[in-house]
Amino acid sequence: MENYLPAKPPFLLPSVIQSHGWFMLPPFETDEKKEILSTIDRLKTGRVVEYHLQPAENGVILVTAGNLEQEEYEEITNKVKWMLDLDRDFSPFYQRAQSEPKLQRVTARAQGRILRCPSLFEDIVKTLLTTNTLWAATIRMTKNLVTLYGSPLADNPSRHAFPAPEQLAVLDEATLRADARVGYRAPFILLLAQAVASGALDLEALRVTELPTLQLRKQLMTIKGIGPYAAANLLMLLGRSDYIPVDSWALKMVSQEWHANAPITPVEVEAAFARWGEYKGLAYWFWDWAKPG
DNA sequence: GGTAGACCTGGACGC
DNA sequence: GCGTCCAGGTCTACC
Repeated sequence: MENYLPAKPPFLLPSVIQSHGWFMLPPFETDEKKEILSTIDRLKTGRVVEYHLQPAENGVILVTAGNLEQEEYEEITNKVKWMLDLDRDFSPFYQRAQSEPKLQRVTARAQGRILRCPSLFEDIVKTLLTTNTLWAATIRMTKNLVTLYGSPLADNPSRHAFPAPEQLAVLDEATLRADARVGYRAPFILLLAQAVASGALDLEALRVTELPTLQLRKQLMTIKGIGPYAAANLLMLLGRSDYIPVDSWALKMVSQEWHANAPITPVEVEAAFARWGEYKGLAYWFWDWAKPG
């Protein structure tokens, strides 16, 4: 089944896919040109499905297989709208970017949307797996979680969805460490999974909350393992770009751009983009950085 | 509020 | 092949 989902223009699916490294983390998959995105997802009914997103004029074509119930199809559609932020209007950002040479390309490339996972739980766990490690290890840890604990796809059991909170909540720390090789992150993942599975933590509420960004940041940082970098990363995914996810790469690039490669702190990174206000994170994210020296 | 050290893995490097 | 060093954010304890 194929269905066209419109987006608030301008919209280019490849720009969303390549907005950050999420497309490299399973169960996400892309074609060679990174123009088509696929994922495997466990729906509320328990059914595990694969769906594909193909580029279309100012929108995307959602491709599904099998006989889906109406509620299942609606769930997928709503998730795709969320993952690609189809309804969001980025024109205020583009207007401001016009006057900045380092952001000249954002409008033509329709940059601004940042690829999200089908669930905030998946986004948070993956963000946890990016902390204090190299990207190759993030990919490996994610693959381990998906392969070991995710529900298999019915017509191809070698492929899996991302594990649901309740699937991780029943594990123990030693198993997670030994099998998934997530190291000291194991208790953080378990605590999160247990909190979500038990209903103590309502992540869906965080998606739609009207809390001021500062309050939302504080709330995210109450999750064990989520510090300033991870909270800023999650805020970006939640559509709040008032903070910059300052990691070692950010420190390096900002230092190179404005501080002659001298050692700097996160304060200098935030200061470098302070004039962008609520678009600080977007300006940083899509900045046309000079190649690292 | 700021700082130091521990946490854990795997890649790079030297022997 | 083995041992050592290092990178990567967040935590807790301490000042």
